[in-house]
Amino acid sequence: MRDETAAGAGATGPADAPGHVDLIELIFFSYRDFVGDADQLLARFGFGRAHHRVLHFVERNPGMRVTDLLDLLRITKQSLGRVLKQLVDEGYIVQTPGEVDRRQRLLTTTPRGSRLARELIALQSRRIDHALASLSPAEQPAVRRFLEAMIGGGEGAPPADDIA
Amino acid sequence: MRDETAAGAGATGPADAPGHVDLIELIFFSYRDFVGDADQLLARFGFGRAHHRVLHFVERNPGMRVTDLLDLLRITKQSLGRVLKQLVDEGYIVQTPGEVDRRQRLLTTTPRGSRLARELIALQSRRIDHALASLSPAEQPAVRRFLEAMIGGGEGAPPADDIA
DNA sequence: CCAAATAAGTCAATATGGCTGACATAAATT
DNA sequence: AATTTATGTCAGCCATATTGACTTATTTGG
Repeated sequence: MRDETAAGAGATGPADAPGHVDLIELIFFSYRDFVGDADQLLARFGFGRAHHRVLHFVERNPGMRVTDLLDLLRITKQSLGRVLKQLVDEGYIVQTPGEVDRRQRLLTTTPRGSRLARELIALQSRRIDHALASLSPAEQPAVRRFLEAMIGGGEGAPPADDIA
Repeated sequence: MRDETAAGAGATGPADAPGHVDLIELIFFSYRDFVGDADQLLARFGFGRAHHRVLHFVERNPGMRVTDLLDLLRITKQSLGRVLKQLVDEGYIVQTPGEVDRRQRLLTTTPRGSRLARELIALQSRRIDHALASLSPAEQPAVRRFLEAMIGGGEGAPPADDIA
């Protein structure tokens, strides 16, 4: 891989690293490349990361309510509105009134939307596959457990009303 | 932890997940919470993520050139200029002319800048510590190897001129 | 020595994706 | 009937990224 952490000419060299500086940087670079894959594909459709998130979670939770999507993404309805409208206008997502509660506009991907969502999943899965391949089968479950444990209330984050 | 992936009422339930959909979502949520820690601290100083990155890498590579920072962050100098100027104006970073090449403005953190940078590292390290604690000592190195393997040329990404 | 390349900075305009505040409408609930 | 909920929308602001053009120093190469 690239030596992303290298300094330029005059560098004294990285100061002695306390804590997990190395992992912090690896997380930064790996996330950048991870989302970069999707960014490139999305750009061909005139979409950005915001569209990606909406499309992804609607694909994963067919029939979900707008409110649920807002809670999941933790953005405002104004922010969601812009990208959701585009996805609906361009035929990637449909909104159908709730049968029981007709105020709701339940969200579902169209075949076109589902196809793009699945392409994005496949693209990012390839990178994950590649990375998992550098681990022994016994080590692979550790990645999932690490990521799960990275989620949730740090001291700063409020306990966060459960979503489900 | 929170059940972030849950859909709302009407959901049929997640469609059968091909690839690593679950890991894709875990990466999304874990990164969000990971950077969220820093965001909260930075907000108290009137800084954002862009400032964080600059401060961090200058702290890690004292005396680095502006060009090196641009290559590392992969942003334009216009984007860098704005946040760098703020960090310099507010006494977090100093620029000193290169002794050999006086066109250069070598970047170094001030004591104040270094302190903030180290606080951010400590904050994020705590979350990482917590997450690593859910793994056996034998499993922990797997995380680093996974992250390293996640970096670099996916099919889309150009080979990227080495930096060091 | 002079021309060209390099390091850095700046101005102006544009795009994306967040945000707040204020309202509007329809439908459900009390 | 009054209130609450689900959704949408208008208007404006902020942070961060972009491109393109241009300036100023300074170094380097012919």
